[in-house]
Amino acid sequence: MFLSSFESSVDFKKRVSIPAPFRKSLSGEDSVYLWPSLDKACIEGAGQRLMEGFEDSMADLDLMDPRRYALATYIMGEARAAKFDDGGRIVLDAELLAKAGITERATFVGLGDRFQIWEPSAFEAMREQNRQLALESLGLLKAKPRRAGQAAAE
Amino acid sequence: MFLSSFESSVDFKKRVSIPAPFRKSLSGEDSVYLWPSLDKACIEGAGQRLMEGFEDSMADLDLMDPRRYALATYIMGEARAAKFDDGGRIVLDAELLAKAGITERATFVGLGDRFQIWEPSAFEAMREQNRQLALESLGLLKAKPRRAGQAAAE
DNA sequence: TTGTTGCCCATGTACTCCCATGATATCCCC
DNA sequence: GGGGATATCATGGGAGTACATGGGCAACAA
Repeated sequence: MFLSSFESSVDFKKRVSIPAPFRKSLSGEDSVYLWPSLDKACIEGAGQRLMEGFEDSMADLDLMDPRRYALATYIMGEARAAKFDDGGRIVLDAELLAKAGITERATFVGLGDRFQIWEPSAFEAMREQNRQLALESLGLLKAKPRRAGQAAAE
Repeated sequence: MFLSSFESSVDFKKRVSIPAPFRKSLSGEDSVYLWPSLDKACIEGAGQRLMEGFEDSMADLDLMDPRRYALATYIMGEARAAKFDDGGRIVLDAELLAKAGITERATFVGLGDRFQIWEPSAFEAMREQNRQLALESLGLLKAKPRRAGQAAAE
């Protein structure tokens, strides 16, 4: 599970350190999948598991379904695997950097099953925009019943 | 279940002892999840169970639901797992401390499924503000029918 | 050549883990 | 009930290690 946020620097070789806790969430994988977000100005990333989940979801759609082709084009077609160097860094290619507007520094944001990479000030702006909505949505969390098999009290 | 309040000190390394009763409520877990409160000037904390409940609640929402993204950003993006040292302490990072205004001492407040960490005088102020509301709300407790299968006493 | 890409080593800092101490509470035996 | 031994707990400090980051060098492409 990808948790919390980290800021790190992008060097002149376009290398960036994937935060150590994120690398640990990838449990042993030596690379990470990256793709430009479809609806936001950021890069998204995840491990093999989520990628395979996407693949399976697409397989459920009819071969001739144009939505399947659209998804395949924008997910599979845009995604790339980036391998870690021995310091836990990856290289972000120019296209990804440009789409997210990242130059010198990058903010990594954990979202549970995936993470995002933002230009730091763009991230702050997006976050401020979402603050009110998050507050209003808190009730959705509390409404969740306890999962089956668990006792009612500690 | 997290019950009652405790005050402890924050040392120069930003370490703080999690009250022993709270650690016992975490039954064996070697770390605790912390995040800044969305609507109050304090830190909130809980065990793995609540965090997984959040995850499940979010998974129930549509992938494209903006509320899902807002929650993920503010819960997953802000939460961090803090590991206990062998004395039962954790390190509070500078950002959490700043948001709660905590410097030298911290008040832990049990809230059942989670707990909060306050700057002691801020906690007292909040408490005083809520005193009247709590008084007025006492009737809600008495109006509640006893749950089936529970003994009459305790 | 010039620029790019992958792989390696170097370094300082910050953090994690470990041990030590004193205070308080608990228990048991007398 | 008194007194001492033991356990639990909060807190202080130190040393090793993991981490982020910078730079070098060779292989390869343009």
